[in-house]
Amino acid sequence: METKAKYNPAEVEDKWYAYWVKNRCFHSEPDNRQPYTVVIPPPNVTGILHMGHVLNNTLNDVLVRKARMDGKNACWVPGTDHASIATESKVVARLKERGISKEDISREEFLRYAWEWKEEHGGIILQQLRKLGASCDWDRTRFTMDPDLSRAVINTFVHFYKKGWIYRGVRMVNWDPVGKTAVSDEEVIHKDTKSHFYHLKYYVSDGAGHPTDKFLVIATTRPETIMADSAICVNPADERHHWLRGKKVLIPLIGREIPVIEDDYVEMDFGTGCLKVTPAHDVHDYEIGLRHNLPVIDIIDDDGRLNEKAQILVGEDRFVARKKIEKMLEEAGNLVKVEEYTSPVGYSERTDAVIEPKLSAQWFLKMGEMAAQALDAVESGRVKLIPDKYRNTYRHWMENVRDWCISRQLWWGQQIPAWYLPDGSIVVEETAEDALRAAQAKDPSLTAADLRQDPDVLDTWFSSWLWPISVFDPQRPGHPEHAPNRDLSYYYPTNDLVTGPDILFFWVARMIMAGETFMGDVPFRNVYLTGIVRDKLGRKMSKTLGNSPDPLDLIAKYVSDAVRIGMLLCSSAGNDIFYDESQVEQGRNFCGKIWNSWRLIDGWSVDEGAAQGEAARVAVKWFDNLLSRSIETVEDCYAKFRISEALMTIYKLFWDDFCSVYLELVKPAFGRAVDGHTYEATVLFFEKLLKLIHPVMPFITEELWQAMAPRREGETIMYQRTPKAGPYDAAFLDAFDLVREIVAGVRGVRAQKGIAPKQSLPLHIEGQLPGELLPVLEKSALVEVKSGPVEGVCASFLVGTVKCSVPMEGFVNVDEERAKLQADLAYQQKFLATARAKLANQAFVAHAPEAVVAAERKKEADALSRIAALETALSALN
RNA sequence: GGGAGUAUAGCUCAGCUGGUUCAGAGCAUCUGCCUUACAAGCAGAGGGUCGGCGGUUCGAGUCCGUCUACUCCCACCA
Repeated sequence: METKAKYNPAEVEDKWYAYWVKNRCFHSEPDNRQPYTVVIPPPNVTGILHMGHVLNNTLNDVLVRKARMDGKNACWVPGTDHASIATESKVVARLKERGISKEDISREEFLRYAWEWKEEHGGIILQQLRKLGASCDWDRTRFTMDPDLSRAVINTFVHFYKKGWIYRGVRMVNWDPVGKTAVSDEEVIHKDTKSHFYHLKYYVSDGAGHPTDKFLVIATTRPETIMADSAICVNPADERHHWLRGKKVLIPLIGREIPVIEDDYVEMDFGTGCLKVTPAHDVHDYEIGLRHNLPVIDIIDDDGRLNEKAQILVGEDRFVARKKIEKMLEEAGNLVKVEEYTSPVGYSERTDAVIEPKLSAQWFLKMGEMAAQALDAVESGRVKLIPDKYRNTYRHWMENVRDWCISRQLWWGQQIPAWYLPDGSIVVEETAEDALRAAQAKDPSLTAADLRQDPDVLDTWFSSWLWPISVFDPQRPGHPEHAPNRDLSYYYPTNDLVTGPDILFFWVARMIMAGETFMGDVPFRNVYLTGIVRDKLGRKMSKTLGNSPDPLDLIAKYVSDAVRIGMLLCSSAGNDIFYDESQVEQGRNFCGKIWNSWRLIDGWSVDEGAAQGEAARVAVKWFDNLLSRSIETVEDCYAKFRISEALMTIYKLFWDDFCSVYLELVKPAFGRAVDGHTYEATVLFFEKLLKLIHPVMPFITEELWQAMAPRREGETIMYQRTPKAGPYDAAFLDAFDLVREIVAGVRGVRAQKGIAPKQSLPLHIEGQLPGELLPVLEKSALVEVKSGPVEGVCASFLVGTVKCSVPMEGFVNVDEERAKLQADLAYQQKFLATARAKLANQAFVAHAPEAVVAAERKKEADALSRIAALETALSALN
């Protein structure tokens, strides 16, 4: 069969992916082999593939394919995440386009729309992963809101509730006015934001609600919240404000009277030393309010607008209100000055809205015990973080973690299984029926209509933290008494997790908690944390910046294999990745090289009976040795998760050693046939190389492996074994490298002296070189090797301890040659002087290891002999 | 404000226990080649005070201190 001149990736990729799927090559069932398990970090169900996914899933796929070829039972579970807040806001936006507001429809109707949306867009990203070659076990595809996975989440909630770890509490939470839900502390991103620092006069009251001419000045960044003030607070040690003790002041514009109180929290030298206390809209103020029993006046609604309690600017958005009230305060004479001010402001991770601290009733999960366990898992090394610099960050977080706010005021997600009874008490059960039964145990007269389920849903991470367990056995979470099913006991714990460091706490830490709690074991052994993909300017790739290429465009333009290579080439673990299209180009070029090298081999005519030439025989021996050594290196790289280094090793082996050196050596002369021995060896090498690179380049390797020989239906390179490293002769490999250097040296001489590359030359060699390598040298350098020195004019160069000389009679003029030899001599003398100076240093000789001193002595001796040789050559010229 | 990380060739990065393949790789650049697998290629070449300063040592990309720059994490001085 003749390989086509051009590689046609589009055809090849679709063909082989369909073939793999059809033959269920990705599917895994428990058996008596050792499992290798990974679960995908589930992408948002409505998301689309971006470069971060490409990086992640390429690494994952390489590990999985490698394990599969190592003979392990490899299982990569794919799936998607319901991403409650992100998906819900997309659905809300879509409804809005149709003129429907979420408020106008029932929960059931809304969820119907949401599921519709999910059916339409869900899975797009999984289709895209196929383009990338991801070898996921699609039969196991899971969604965090699959009925049984949702059930697992509910059961988990009930489990923790009954254990006393889940409680309902009124807390200051991070309110997202766009998503209209509370978000956890981890979902708040603080960004330095330019704002203004308003200095406002508060007049002291005369006791009857009228202003006196005395006043104090407070500084605030949020003048729109003054209507919610409950007090003015000063530091008790601050003598400047002692005159205010026991006084009341009036809130500007609305004239409400509030007391002046004292609390150590207030910094005397910040602002004016007077703090307006607004318990409803600031975490610290809330705490001060608790200490001093201050009323909480909430003037901001869920959507970030001022409500009637504000009395003025009712219905205005908080930022509009800020602008308007500035003017009002100025007109009223309360505005002293406005300063430019930069302060950290919290933004919602999902919607980018400015977080509003808001007091509300939420559900919390106690973290203490689980955090301690999860910390220990990493500290003890049961879970290894790669790179381990993340251990510090991880420890710090685990030691300072606060209880987890797990309720979200959304509809898309698992609804909290808590039912309120008419008397205000709560029952928490796995189902409505159980809840009713529990309620009736308290009061037999109750009916289902008397129970009202908590409208909130659970944080998405409260379902994804179960992922490594629930994808295998959804019965298990929340029910530690259930024996794990066959899948779970076989596949758990998984081996490696590849994910970004940005979700180390959101997800990784919590999976460890869930694993320890429900399985008594960590969910994975190694966590490989990738970098964040950035563009050439160092900016994070993001949709909003528009600096992220569409991976599918890249795949279409180059090749899937090339995109994978481009990603891997620059991905050292833990460092950010500066993506550049030229790396993908490099990958594409490599595909072309591999393709063409097979075209060469495929095009040879073979003469089975012909004797193997000496050069070919040695070349085969050499590449066989080299292959073994390289495989050893590659295995070592994989073991250390140095994937890009493993790739580079194979890349150079394939391109430089196999193509540039080996094939050139064994290539038959034009019109001649290759002998059978060499041909077989070459084909075997090529196949081994394909297997080695297959985890990185699945498509082209399958195409060529199938083209190499007739294969049975269903056979695939995916299930071939990784080539094993045999013993190798390191000295022989070194000697061969020496020959390569000599070849380069001869080329240098040809170039320098203007001798045609095809003109055969005599080459005199002095020094040790294994005799079997001489034919290789003769063939590659096109020389005729002779031993011993040259009489007369010659061009010489030194490779290691081997001196090579090419007679130059008729090629060069003597003056030039003399000048060159003299320059060489000067250099060698300098070299000698350096070595001697070092040896003259008493301290060096006394302290340095024996071997080092010996090396220095050898340098000295070598230099001396070279100098002698150069002097001989010089005198021969004269 | 607290903590962590990074800094090596134009770019992306290796460099493990200080000395021996310690100054490396790939890409890019330059020069010469359309040589019958491959110009997406082949054969060569140039390029770095290992961020600055100081210290330890006989000897420092490598260890210590310090400064600078960038990145990340944590923290809402209103």
